[in-house]
Amino acid sequence: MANERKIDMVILGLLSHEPLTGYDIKKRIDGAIRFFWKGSFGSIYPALNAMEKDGLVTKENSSESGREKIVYAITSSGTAALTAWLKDSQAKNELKYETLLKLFFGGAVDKQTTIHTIEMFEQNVRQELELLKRYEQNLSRVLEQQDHVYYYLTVTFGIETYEGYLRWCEKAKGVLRQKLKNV
Amino acid sequence: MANERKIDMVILGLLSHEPLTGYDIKKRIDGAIRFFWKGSFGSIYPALNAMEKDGLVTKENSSESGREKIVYAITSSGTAALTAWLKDSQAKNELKYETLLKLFFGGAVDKQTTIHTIEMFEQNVRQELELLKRYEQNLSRVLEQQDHVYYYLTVTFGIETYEGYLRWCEKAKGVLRQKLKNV
DNA sequence: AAGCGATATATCAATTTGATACATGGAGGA
DNA sequence: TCCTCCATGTATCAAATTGATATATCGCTT
Repeated sequence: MANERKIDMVILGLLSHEPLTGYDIKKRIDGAIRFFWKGSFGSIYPALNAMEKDGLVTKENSSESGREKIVYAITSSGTAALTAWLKDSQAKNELKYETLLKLFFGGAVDKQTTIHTIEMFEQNVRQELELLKRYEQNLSRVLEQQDHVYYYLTVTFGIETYEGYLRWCEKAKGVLRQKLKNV
Repeated sequence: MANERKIDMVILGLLSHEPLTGYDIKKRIDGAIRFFWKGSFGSIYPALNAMEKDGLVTKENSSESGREKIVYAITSSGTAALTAWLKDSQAKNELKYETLLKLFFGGAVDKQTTIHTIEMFEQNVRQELELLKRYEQNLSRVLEQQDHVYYYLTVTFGIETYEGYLRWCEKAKGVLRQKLKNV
C-alpha cells in the first residue's frame, strides 16, 4: 500500500477544534496549513466517508443556516487515532521543488534562462514571506493566551525558511552571473 | 488529469548526460536529487516505456558487461521536450512536512511530545546537513571546470535551508519550554 | 429577476508511492 | 568447488493524492 492516509490526520486535527463540513476543511487547509501540507476535495470527501464508516468521525446533516450540508465531528476513537499519531515522533518530510530540478539540469539551457527561473521563484517566495510576516504579527499579540503557540511556530518556521531562500537566491544569481562573464 | 509526468523531465535530464538503465536512474535520483525530488521504480519504468513509445528516448538491449539489461538514451525529441520544460520559468514547489503538521496540532498532546518530535526532526536535519557539506567541499574544488555549478547551487540551497531549520529548532524548543514553565 | 460568486458534495483519470515479486551476476568464505 | 549473500535489474499492484470537472444551491448586487 502507499502509506496510510495522512489526510485523515489533517482532518482529525481540524475536527479536534470544531465540527466542520468537507468544504470548511478544504478552506482551512488552503489557509495556514497550505505552507506545509495540502489536500484536495478528491481526498477529503473519500477520507470523511471512510472515517465515518470506521467510527473516527460522525456525520450530521444540517440545514439550519441556509443550504443543506454535512457537518462532521470527531469521536473518541478519532481523538485516540489523532493522539496516537502525534505521539509517534517519526515524521516523513518531503520536498518537491521543481525550481531546484530545473536548476539541477540548467546545463542544458543558457544561463539567463536559469537566472529567470530563480527570479520567478524569488518573487513567489517574497510574496509568501510577506503574508507569513503578517500572520506572525497578528499571532504574537495573542500568543500568551492559548494554544496559538503551535500555529505561531509553524509560521516562524516558514519565515526562517523563506528568508534563507531569499539569501540563497541572491547568492545563486551572483554565482551564475559570474559564470556568465567567464564564458 | 493529474499533471503531466514530472518524472519524465527527471529522466530526460539524467539521460541528457549519459545513457542509463532504469535501475541507474533510480540510483541517481536517490543520490543528489533526493534532497529536492524523488522517484520510484513504479513511476520510472512506466515512464520509460511511455517515452520510448513517444520517441523521446530509445531503448537498447545490452548484455555486454554481465547480465541482460535495457539501456535508454535521449533522442532529439527528448532533448527538445527537456529544454522546452527548462525554458518555462514557472515551477511548482511543494512542501509536505509531517513534522510541521504534528506541530500544528500539538495542542492535542503534551508539550514534551511535541518537543520530542522537533528533536527527531533536528537530528535528521543535522545528519543530512553533514552530508550536504561534504558534497559542497568536494564540488567547490571542481567548480571552475564544468557544469558542476548547477549541482553546486542545489547543494548550497540545501545547506542554507537546513541551517535555517536548525536555528528554528532551537527557537521552537525554547518557546515550548518557556510555555511549559508557565503552565 | 437575472447574474454572479461563494458554498457544498462528489467523482474520475492520471500520477506517484511504497511494497513486493522475481531472477541473475559476482564476490567472498567454507 | 559450492554456497550464500548482496547488488543489479525489470516489472507490477493497491492505495493515496492531485487537479479537473460536474452539478446544484444560496445570498447578494444590480
